[in-house]
Amino acid sequence: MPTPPSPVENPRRQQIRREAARLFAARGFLGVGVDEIGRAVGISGPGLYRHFAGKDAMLADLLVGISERLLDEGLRRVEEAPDARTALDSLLQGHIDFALDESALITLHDRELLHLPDAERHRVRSLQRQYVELWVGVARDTFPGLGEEARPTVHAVFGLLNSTPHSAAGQGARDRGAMADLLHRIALGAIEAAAAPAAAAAPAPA
Amino acid sequence: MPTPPSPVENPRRQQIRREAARLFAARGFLGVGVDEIGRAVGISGPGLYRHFAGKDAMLADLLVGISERLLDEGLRRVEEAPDARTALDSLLQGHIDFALDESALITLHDRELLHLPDAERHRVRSLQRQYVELWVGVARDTFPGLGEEARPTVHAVFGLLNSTPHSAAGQGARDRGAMADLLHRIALGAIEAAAAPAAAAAPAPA
DNA sequence: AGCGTAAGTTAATGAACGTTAACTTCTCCC
DNA sequence: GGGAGAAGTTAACGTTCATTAACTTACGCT
Repeated sequence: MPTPPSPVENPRRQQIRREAARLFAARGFLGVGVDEIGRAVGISGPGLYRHFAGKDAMLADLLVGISERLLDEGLRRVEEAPDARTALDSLLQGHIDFALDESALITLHDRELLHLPDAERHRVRSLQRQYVELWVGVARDTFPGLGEEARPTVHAVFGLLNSTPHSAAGQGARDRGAMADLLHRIALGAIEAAAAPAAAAAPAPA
Repeated sequence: MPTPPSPVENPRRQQIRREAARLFAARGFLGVGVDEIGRAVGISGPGLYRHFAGKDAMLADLLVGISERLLDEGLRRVEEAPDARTALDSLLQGHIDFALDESALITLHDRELLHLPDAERHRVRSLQRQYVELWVGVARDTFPGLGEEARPTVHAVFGLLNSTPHSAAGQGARDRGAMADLLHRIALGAIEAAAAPAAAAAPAPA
């Protein structure tokens, strides 16, 4: 048994996770060798096998972890919100924080899914589906005008928010707050526009 | 000289492009072998080298082609539009058509850039930058309220539109028109929301 | 003191893969 | 009809890479 699930949660495992996420995001899962991951954490190639069953297992650990974190926190936020509109704002804030603070993981989340072994890929897909359905429900409760279009709209909002790693790659963390506000505003505008009847973009709706 | 640039434009080259794009989008550039691409077009592995200088050259051809098509058509659309608002609508429609009709290429466009050789990668990046700047200019002319936030907003809109391959993977081409309308509406709402002062999402702005 | 285990090391293995070489076939052209 | 070149073929080459084997080191525990 070369891969103990770690009794308390090994700090070396955490370190490997972090560096592997960074490298996978930068050059892709297949573009990174185990020797390189080992070098990034100060040990050499095959030493990683004391902590993970294989390269696949590292990716699986990362992707399952992201999906679980997103869903768990999403469920918690919706549960704690007094009404649908507040829940939507909270979901937005949580996802935006995640996209800004863990951009490597967000990048992997929809980019490397196809390199997972079947079992883990299905698990991640299931978690992602549940997360989408959570958003769809809250979005429909907030904007009853959304019908069948709620699901594609939610997908589009994810695409919008998850594109942050590409666009925010340049600037430092100075205007993080401004970026978060902007994303929140844009995403909400997108959902509202989806819910509104197909009117022109004129200013005065009433 | 194993790679003639093709006098009139070889149909076999087109076929290779199409199948390579499909396979790269499905399993990633590094996840597809040349034998597999060959099999998809009915010849075997090394036979591809009569049409492309190598696997890198296939990817480069695809990505440069997409970037040039997007920029060229964007420039044409802006030139032909009578005003900024019309130009923005036309840009949106063009990009949405592209995302819906060539989803494999859109997927590759921002997913496999890092696997290009340096020269081609810089060329593609330059074309992408010009395309972004084209949008930024039109968006600013349409909504003067957009200041420094125009560029991140445009990036976010691209993320939104380019996520279509993920969300529209399931349904058939029946409701293509509805999807195009929805995306147009959502994207416009996103840009308007970015341009509006940071007010709440209440219905009556005036 | 001494054993067991966790955590490394380097060397070897075996498969996959991009590319090249050498050779064949077909077609067009004069 | 015969040569040239385009478009294939299979076989071979060299590299890269994930994984395993065999071995070492350090530490905790009784």
